[in-house]
Parts: sequence; structure tokens; C-alpha cells
Amino acid sequence: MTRHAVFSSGAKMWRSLQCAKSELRLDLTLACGQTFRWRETSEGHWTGVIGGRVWTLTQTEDTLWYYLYKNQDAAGGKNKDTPRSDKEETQSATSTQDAEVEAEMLRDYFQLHVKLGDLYREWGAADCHFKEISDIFTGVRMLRQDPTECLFSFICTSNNHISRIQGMVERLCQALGAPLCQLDQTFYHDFPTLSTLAESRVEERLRDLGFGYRARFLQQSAKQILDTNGLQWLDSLRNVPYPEAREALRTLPGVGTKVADCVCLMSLDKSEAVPVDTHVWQIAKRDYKYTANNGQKTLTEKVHRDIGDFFRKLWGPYAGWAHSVSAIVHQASVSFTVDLLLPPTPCFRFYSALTSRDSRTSKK
DNA sequence: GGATGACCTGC
DNA sequence: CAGGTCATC
Repeated sequence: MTRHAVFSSGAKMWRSLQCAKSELRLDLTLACGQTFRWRETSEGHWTGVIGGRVWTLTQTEDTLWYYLYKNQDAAGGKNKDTPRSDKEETQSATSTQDAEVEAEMLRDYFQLHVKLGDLYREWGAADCHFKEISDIFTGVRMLRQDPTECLFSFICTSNNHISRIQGMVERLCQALGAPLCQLDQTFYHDFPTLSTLAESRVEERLRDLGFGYRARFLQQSAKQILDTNGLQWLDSLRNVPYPEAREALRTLPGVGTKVADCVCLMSLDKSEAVPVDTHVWQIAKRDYKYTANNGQKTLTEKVHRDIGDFFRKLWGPYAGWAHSVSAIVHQASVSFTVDLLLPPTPCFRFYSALTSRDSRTSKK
């Protein structure tokens, strides 16, 4: 049986690329709520799917190491769109070329061309609140996710909590995604395709899997994309301006302001998109003395826009990236293990300030 | 525009 | 109630 790869036990099978921890922290980046499928399979080792392949990643101070598993071949020609004859030969022949392609996939997924250190300096200079948390939470980086996976994962997030979302996305892939490989006792699947998600049986199937009312949103959004927009539509939104992409997404059932902004930011290259939820709104009022729309009781469309504009003005064109660093403190209070918060103390101040505020408001 | 309530499920 | 969306008033 194939095992999850561990770095110390087979280093020669691993490949690497240069990447400082200050530019990328795997643990924070993969567990901060922007993606729901990565798991820490052993200490410091993260296993997940990129581009239809299963990867295990780990890192040392200046290096990102990766192990790429071979997909189990679906015996009996189940894989209809990959004629195997010449593909396998070229694959085994040119391993250095493969390595460059693989490294490029990772650079793309982690957007390593964006210099996070420079951005942190700019955000810290413009915003003292950011400066206070940035020393502890370095290397929090926006992923460039597959738009389909991002969209349908985030449709699952409405009125929901992280632990349940993770289970739902897991079951979604297991039930409807193409099998990739098995490692230890775990089966890895690709994210379902649009055409699979659009099948009419899908709603009932997902209801049985505990998706609730979101089951219909998922199926109908997939169907609407295929029927009225076309297979390439989602990907093509990478090439249009942020406001246009945002409004386009909002025509889909189950996609409102928040989900549209998440998809724009996390998969459609809109680094200025700031997903605004009630928590971000509280932060804006408490930490940034945000006073516009003071009388509003609910998160209206105008409040969304104004708060987004507020942070874009504060943080600049990569405001969405900065937002995710700031939001991670909230994540820490909900789902992170305490050791991530350990060494420096300022973080504890922030952390306890936050949790005490939360308990106060929730008791009200 | 803005406010309200229903909507699935589970910890 | 949970990191929301939709229909309705």
C-alpha cells in the first residue's frame, strides 16, 4: 500500500523550490479557511490536491519541499479523455522537464511571484493594527485556487461553520469526484467537474450527504453555468475587472456578496476583493473606528461596498490579501491549535482581547 | 434601499 | 447560533 510521504524518510524522492518561510507559511495558509481540503497528514506535512494530482508539501526555513504521487490508473479505460499510449512514455522520459512543470504549478498555486514581505511592510506602514499582528502571522498568502472548486466550496459556507464545511467538501469530492489515489487508509479524489455537478440527481444525492438547502444551490449553479454561460465562463472571469466578475457570480443561485467576493479573491485574481462578513464589520468598527453607515443594523449591500472601499483605501490593491492576515486571528480563536499562537506575547493580547469581546457579545 | 424570517444540519 | 442567501414587505 502506498503511504503518505514523510520528508525525513525518503528525501531523494522529494523535489524542492526556493521559498522562505517569511514568504509562505504552509500551516497558516492552508488552514486559514480559504481552502477546505488540505490536511496535516504528519507533523508539518500537508497533503492535498492541486491540478488533479495529489501532493504532500513540507518546508524548511528557505525551501518548499514537495512530493507528487502517481495517480492510480483507472483500470478498464475509465479515463476516457486521456489516451494513454504516448502520454506515459513522455512522462517517464523527461523527469527534469517534469520537475520544472511541477515547480511552476506550485509557484502558480501559491502565487510566489507576489512578494509578500514587501506587501507586509507596506500594510504595516499604513496600518498600526496590522503591524501588531504581522510579526506573528507572517507568510499568510492568498492561494490561486481552481475557480470551480473555489466557487462550489464557498457556496457550502453560507450560514455554516468551518468544521462542518470541511466534512461537506470532503464528501462532495468523495461522492462525485474522480478517484486519484489511496494513501494509507485515505482515498483522494479530484474536485467534481461542472458537468457532474449539474446532473439532476445531484441535489438529492447531496441532500442525503447532509448538504441541506445548499444541495440545490450547488446543482443549479452548475447547471446555470453550463446552460447559459458555458464551460469556460468561470475561468474567463479571471480576465475581466473585479466589479464585473463579482456581479457575474452573483447571478448564480446561492451566491451573494460574500461568496462572490471570496471566489473573486481566492480564484479569480482579484486581489482587491475584500469579503465582508459580520466579523469583519465588527473589526472595522472596533479597531478602525469605522463610522460610516452608523445607523445600519444589518449588513446591507451598501455597507459591504463601503467597508470594502475602506480597506482598499487603507491597504491598497492587495487589500484582500491583507484582510486574510487580519481574519486569521479570528480563525485562531475558533479552530487553530494553541501552539500556533505560542512564542511572542503580543498575539496573546490580541487573542484574548478578541475572545473576551466575543463572549461578551454572544452573551448579550 | 433597508429590515425580517425562513432555510438544513450539527455541535 | 454558525464566516449567508433569498423572498417578501
